[in-house]
Amino acid sequence: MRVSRLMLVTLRDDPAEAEIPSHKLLLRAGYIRRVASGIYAYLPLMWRVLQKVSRVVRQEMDRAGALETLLPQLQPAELWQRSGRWAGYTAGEGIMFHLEDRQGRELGLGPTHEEVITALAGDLLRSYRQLPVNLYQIQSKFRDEIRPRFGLMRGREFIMKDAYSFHADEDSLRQTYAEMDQAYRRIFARCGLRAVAVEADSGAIGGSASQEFMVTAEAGEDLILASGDGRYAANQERAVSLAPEAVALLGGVRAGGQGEPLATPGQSSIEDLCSAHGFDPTQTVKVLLLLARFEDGHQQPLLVSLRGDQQLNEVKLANAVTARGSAEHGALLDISPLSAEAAAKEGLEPIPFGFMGPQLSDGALAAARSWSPRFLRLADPTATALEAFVCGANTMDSHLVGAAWGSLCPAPESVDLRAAQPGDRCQHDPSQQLEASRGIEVGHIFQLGRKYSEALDARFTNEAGVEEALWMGCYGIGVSRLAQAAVEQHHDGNGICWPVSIAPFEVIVVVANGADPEQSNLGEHLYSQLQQADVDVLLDDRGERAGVKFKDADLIGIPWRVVVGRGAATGLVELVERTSGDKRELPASELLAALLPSLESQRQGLL
RNA sequence: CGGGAUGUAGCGCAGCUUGGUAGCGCACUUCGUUCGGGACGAAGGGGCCGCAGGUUCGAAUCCUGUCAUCCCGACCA
Repeated sequence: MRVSRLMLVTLRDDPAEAEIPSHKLLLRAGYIRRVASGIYAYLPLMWRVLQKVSRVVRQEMDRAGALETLLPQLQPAELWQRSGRWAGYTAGEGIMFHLEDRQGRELGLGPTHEEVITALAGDLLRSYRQLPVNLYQIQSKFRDEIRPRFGLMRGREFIMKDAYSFHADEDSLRQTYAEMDQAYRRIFARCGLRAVAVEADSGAIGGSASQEFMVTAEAGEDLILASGDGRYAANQERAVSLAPEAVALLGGVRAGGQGEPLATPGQSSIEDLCSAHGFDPTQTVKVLLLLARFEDGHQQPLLVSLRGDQQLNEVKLANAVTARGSAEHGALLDISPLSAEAAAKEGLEPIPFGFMGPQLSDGALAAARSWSPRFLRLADPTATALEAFVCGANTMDSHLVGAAWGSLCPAPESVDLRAAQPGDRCQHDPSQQLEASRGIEVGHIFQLGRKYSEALDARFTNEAGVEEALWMGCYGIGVSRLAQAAVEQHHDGNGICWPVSIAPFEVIVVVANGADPEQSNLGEHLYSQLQQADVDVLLDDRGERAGVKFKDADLIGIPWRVVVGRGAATGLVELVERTSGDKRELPASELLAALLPSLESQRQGLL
């Protein structure tokens, strides 16, 4: 391809709308243009990158025995109603774009394809003899993100590879899951990305085991907690750890476990309370009031007890609440802090915020108009493990010292609800500490189990002649996100440094002075020679000054640059590697011999 | 949705406080000189000043409303 014909428009200034390096560079270098918030046009250079990423993905999926397919993006609501996800994905903070057709039928624009594929599998897969099967597709997905961000990182329309596997039993699922794990590692390595696998929450997709693949980068939106020994890594949403030991409360249990009242005027935070009375935060129990909303309209007040020094992990809480409420009330729509205003609106007596204790009785909800009249009470094990603690007295400006579970109130159900923190000791080896780093989630694999197959009645006949639900796995890669993540990981002050395997072009031939026939002839010659050698080559034949062409070549990030300049008269050209900046001059006749071996190995990425 | 900010030429910005009909740099067009790291000179083209109301003789500027975009939180490949 000739640069003069490439519709290349590069910008000298960073567009104001971009924040992180990869987003700025993709805009500046003419790879993408924003069409609306979270919606981007992939310009020709970008499309080449995406095609290359897709090719790697295809090769590795095919190699793992998966079948490429293409499913509709426009999907009937009925399918999503059967899986129970329609309300959760469209109401509340739902992320599915949805619409009505002219007959008034409801449709959704696919944010993911479990429903469609499972319905198809139920139709087509009748016997264990057909299993296992793994189907994948690469196409645009639509999600009405609450806040699109960072260019392609979090768009409302983006390209994703999604795969779904079907199995006769759990062992087969585990095997494919492990194969996908390996395929994913190869895909990211081949794309030249340093990626780490971490334990993950299964989120809205559901299912049991799940693992995310994170491209490590400062701009990453996810916090990864990993042990120094490399044996444990998890998304903070999911991470577990050992909390610091609690400091024993001086005086222990008092008043038979009822606790002695202590005047604590205005001391509504753990910090104020502890500094005023010399308590350690680990000696306290703090109580959070929240309200969970369910699909069927059920509103469930939550009373969550945590040890004073700990933070709530909202993902863990949502999972716990779902496990306890969804069977009866449908999908959990959201959980929000229960505010004094909301309580007043509901007609409740004033709640002593800042001075609440776990013994707050359901009587506080007695006047509730639309809420459930009983709290769902949960506590983190670090709280329930305390022998004697300080907590709110449920009256303003007063706490109880030396309270104990059992006497004060029954210990609530104990569930892991605390957020693991950097510096925490690891569960697998207390001598190890969790370290934090940031990552961009580019892939996620799930063992779904039978959640969707049961909901959509996708059954097969097993070896014993009995019908049962299919076992399922699903496996996603954000193709467009991956491409931008690669820029985030590979750039410098001059622009992008694409890994060869996903670069839009591998080599750019820059004719320094196009007006010099010797230079332009040699440039043309090398260009066609490289084309014949199956190299993805770009010829900068523009009438620009050399400096402009060099700047553009660096900015758009072509891995190799061949400069045809003054040396052309004596048959010499310069070969420059983008990433290292290494230059060497060599006879044009030796260019291919010098370049092709490096190129060949670099096409393998980090394999 | 809550909190913060910004909308002026394709991109980056000034002008707004103190109303008088729009400017700078880059990019674009033409000519000349230059020609290996975003050249220089000259001459040009391009703007419902986000949109709608209002105040005023007169609004980019003041007021009201609205829309859009970006940043911080809830969502995820």
